[in-house]
Amino acid sequence: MFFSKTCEYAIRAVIFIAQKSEGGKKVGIREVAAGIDSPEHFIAKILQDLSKRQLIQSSKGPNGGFYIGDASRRHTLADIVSAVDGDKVFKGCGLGLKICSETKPCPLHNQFKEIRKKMQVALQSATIGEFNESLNLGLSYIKER
Amino acid sequence: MFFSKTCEYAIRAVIFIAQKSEGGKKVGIREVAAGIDSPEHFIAKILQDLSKRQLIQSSKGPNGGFYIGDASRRHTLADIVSAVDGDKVFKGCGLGLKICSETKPCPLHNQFKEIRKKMQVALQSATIGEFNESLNLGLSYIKER
DNA sequence: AAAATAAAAGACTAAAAACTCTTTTATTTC
DNA sequence: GAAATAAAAGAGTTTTTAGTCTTTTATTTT
Repeated sequence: MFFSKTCEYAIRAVIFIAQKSEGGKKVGIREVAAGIDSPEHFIAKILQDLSKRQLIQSSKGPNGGFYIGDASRRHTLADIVSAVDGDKVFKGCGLGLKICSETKPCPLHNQFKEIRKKMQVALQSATIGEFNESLNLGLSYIKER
Repeated sequence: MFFSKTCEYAIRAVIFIAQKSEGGKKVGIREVAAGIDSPEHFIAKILQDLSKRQLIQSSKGPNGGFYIGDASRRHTLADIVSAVDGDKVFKGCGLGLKICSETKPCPLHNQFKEIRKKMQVALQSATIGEFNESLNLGLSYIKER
């Protein structure tokens, strides 16, 4: 709707991993998939990509898994979204016009400008690390049940 | 991004037809496709559907075509979007969670609530008819070139 | 009534997104 | 150094969305 399915899973996974790996622990792919209700092999692909892009970390072998180091913890969700879906949610025209600008705006240009701005603020205002706090306090959830 | 391609074309087409059919005239499918830069056969399908749903009108035969009557002119873009994409853009969770509510919110719930609200206001605040005025005044555009 | 016009309907194909399965590579533990 | 573990890589399949082509039906004009 706002994001691709891939991106939704990515966001949920990153928040999940950040929370689970707070004390330096690592999380296996199976645990991530179960923890965010996503298809296992699909989220594996997504995490591989995020790992390549240094947005999360991983290590192979026994006791290996995914984790998020201190540096990556300072990233925002906007970084994740940009990496997965590109910047269309921050920039693209709401009506899909290639040319849509201040000087040649679509009929919804001004309204969408505000919506995109709000989106950007929402995704940039808090770091990955900060999201954990609300999860830890039981103020928000990333799993259905 | 926010809407499906089908929905983007639908919105553009409805605005276009509303403008072109202001004086009781009708617009052929070819003119619509050219006017909003969309594939001809594809927009034909979309308009068929909108016509069935009474969001636009059509008539066959010579001098036939699509038009928007006075009653339909009072619809808003929200009606078009709901008809084509359903209400996910107004209701669904930003992270794709099936269960996401005030009592069990996702980490972005409150921010997205505002964004969806803004979206709804943007699409509901002006009727199809009202959009024409800004087009007629050259204040907005629905075509690239 | 025949010819012309234009949308409706139906049956497709193409491309993208979502998802799965198998094999390989790196790392650790015994 | 062999066995076990876990991610990386690669090569698929399935489903959905986007887009095309052909035939039919309704209406109008001559």
